[in-house]
Amino acid sequence: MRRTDYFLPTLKEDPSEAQIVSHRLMLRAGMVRQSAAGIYSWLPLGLRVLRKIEEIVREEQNLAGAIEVLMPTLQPAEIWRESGRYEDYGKEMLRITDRHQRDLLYGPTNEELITQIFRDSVRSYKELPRNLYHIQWKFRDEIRPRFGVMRGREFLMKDAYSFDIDETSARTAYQKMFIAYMRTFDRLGLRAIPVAADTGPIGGDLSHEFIILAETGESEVFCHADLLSRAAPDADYDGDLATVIEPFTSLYARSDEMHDAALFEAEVPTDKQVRARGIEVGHIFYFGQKYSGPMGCRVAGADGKEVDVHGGSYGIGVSRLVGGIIEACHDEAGIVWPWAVAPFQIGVINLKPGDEQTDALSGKLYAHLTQKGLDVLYDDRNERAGGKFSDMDLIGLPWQAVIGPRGAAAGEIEIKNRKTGEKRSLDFEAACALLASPPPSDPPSASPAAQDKA
RNA sequence: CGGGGCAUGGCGCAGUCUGGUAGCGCACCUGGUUUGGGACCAGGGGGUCGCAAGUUCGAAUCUUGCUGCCCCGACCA
Repeated sequence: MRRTDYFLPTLKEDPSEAQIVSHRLMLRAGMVRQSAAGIYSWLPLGLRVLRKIEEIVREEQNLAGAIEVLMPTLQPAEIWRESGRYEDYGKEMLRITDRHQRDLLYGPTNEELITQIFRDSVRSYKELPRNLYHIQWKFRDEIRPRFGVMRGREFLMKDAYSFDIDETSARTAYQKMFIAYMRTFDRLGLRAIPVAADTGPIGGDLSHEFIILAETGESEVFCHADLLSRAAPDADYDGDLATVIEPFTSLYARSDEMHDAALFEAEVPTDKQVRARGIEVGHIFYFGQKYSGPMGCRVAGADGKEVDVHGGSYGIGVSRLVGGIIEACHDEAGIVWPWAVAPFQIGVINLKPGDEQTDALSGKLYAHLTQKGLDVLYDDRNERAGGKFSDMDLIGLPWQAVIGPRGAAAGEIEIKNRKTGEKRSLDFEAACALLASPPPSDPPSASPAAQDKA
């Protein structure tokens, strides 16, 4: 993409309404614009990141055997009355009345809808287990939206719903999602900590929140330090999943609401005790027959008797992750994107548009990298060098390729690693080879800055 | 919803107390000089001062009502 053809309205100054770093940077980098409190328009650069995250989430869901559907944003109130949540949900649910005075709502989640679909279509245990997911916009009318897209009212979320014949089978469905989540966050360049979460009236050990460490995180996390260095499991969903998950669930990890100080002291050696702030980016949950019962979602078992199916739901905050990643990956100058989600992997800066040699070399590099399938942003604007450098640092593309008159005359391209700041001058071939893969420093592990606060 | 704050050109702000020609920086447009980390000179465009009533000869400024946004708290992917 040539910068002169693109829509990328960057801001030199911080907008006054943005307090936390990810919100500031998203506004300054021209990723989003606020439409109303907690409601955002996604500009081209932000949309690219959102789509990349979405695609990684989708790939991992598919690998784990989940099947994609798409449910609407608006739902009839009727099914929520069936489950009993229409009255329970409170003011967070945005209620709408259509021209026929029918009660609708902008979906805050989709348990009812998917249960309705499933119960109307599936009669036999032979069609279980099944896991259906979608990636869709949701709305929760938060009392106080804040932190930009991290806590908006409208947000993009992946939510999956599993259907099983019994709890044993549901446990397997849960474990698959657990593994898929660890893999997803790993691919996004994040280190997520699975913390035990409150299972509510159902009880049991089948609820985890996935938290990434960040100084501005909303929740406090207490965990064993080894969880920060565990690599994500392989995508092998046929083996003994409990064994795969065990290394993640056996170590102490809880958020403030579930924290047990005495247990923490007893289970975790002092030098391994991590206390940090974090952002919840995913939540998986087994809820048993909570919706299938009241909503009559039953299938015939092998013995011919009907049973209420066992359900679980599994959410990932896709739009929240955009902010979350920035919280974990930035520096003084701006964003530092992990390769996998960078809106463009490479920024080419032509320092002197109009100069025959720099135009030729910049154009050649841009064409060559683009042809290789890389996402390249080519800054061909006739701006001052400083402005282009600052802009490129701000939007945080992993690699920068700088071409000026002196280098062009010598056939050299200056490559800068955004994360480390390291610069090297290379000839065309060497530059192309280097730019084709992630910088060696990528992907980052959990934010060291956040850990220091422990 | 309780407490606090803000609303003046695209962005950041001054002006409001003490009513009297709407201003500054950045951005934008034109011309020129510049050109490796946010240049300089000259000229220029753009604002019903959030909305509505009121007080007044006269309101960005005073009064009342409303709306929107931000921050702190209780709640959430």
